[in-house]
Amino acid sequence: MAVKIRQSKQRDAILAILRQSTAHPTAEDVYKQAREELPDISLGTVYRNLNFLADHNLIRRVKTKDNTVHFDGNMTPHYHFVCENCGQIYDIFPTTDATAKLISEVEMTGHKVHYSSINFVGLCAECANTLEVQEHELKEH
Amino acid sequence: MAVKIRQSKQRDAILAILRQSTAHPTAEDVYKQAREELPDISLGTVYRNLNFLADHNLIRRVKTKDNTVHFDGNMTPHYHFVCENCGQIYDIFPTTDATAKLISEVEMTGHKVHYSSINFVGLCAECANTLEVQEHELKEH
DNA sequence: GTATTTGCAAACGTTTTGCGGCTAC
DNA sequence: GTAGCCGCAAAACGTTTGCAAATAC
Repeated sequence: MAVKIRQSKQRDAILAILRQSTAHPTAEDVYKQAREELPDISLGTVYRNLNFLADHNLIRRVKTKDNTVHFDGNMTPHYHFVCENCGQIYDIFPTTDATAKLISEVEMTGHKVHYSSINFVGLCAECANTLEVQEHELKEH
Repeated sequence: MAVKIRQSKQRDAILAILRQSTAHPTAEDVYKQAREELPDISLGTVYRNLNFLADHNLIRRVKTKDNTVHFDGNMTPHYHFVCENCGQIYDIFPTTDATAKLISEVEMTGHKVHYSSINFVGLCAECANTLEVQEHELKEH
């Protein structure tokens, strides 16, 4: 028998937080924000709902170098760029069909791709600028 | 002053295990295998060396849906395909320049890409076959 | 000789879980 | 009324760390 899915203000609030944010919060971040609206919500509930939503493809899990999971409420296809210096996660939206080509490459092997997780790590535009300036200042001495 | 890197039989053994394997073991897996050769090796040492090797770009970290880190001793560029059914991690070796295109797409935004981590999730060829057979058997009743 | 690495065990932070009560439907 | 969800607290999990002894060079 199929499991019935029921609505709850906690789950609605968590989904709304993720839909409104582009910051890729962790479970703890979501918990803090949810408590502003629902002061009695528990961390366990936040975890349960984040897992529930991710398993039902309503949000995405994003893993970074540090060993914690971040969440993303934006379900349009995109990649993530993680800055090695500041740790920020940027959304990158495809402008070509490069991903489709990649997937057809993978499916040549007989595997069936359900979804892809494409991450880039490096130095973000902002940090690259800052570090350049610092290097320049060092050379002056 | 640069930190001197010293050899140890533990580190050599761990690197050898990863070089010889295509199974993308976890730290625990490496620990079990290393103990066959070095019964007194400790889990802490395994973690320390896996992190050391990954930070020195001698092995790769691979993140999957489950909350543990897997390691990969194959440093030639490739993607990973994770089967949702059996959990196995497959290596996929590029046959086109799709990745380069993807990276140039990302770098259009001003970010500098140091490396990429491209993962696909779905049903592997073997599991797809097995499940098809099972569905067929169900229909017969 | 000394700086790095080790084994051990305790500690850490994140995530999951068992429970009894609450709530949506 | 009942299955699903909640808050709470304890437990489990993977991983890191402090220490004194061992080791590489």
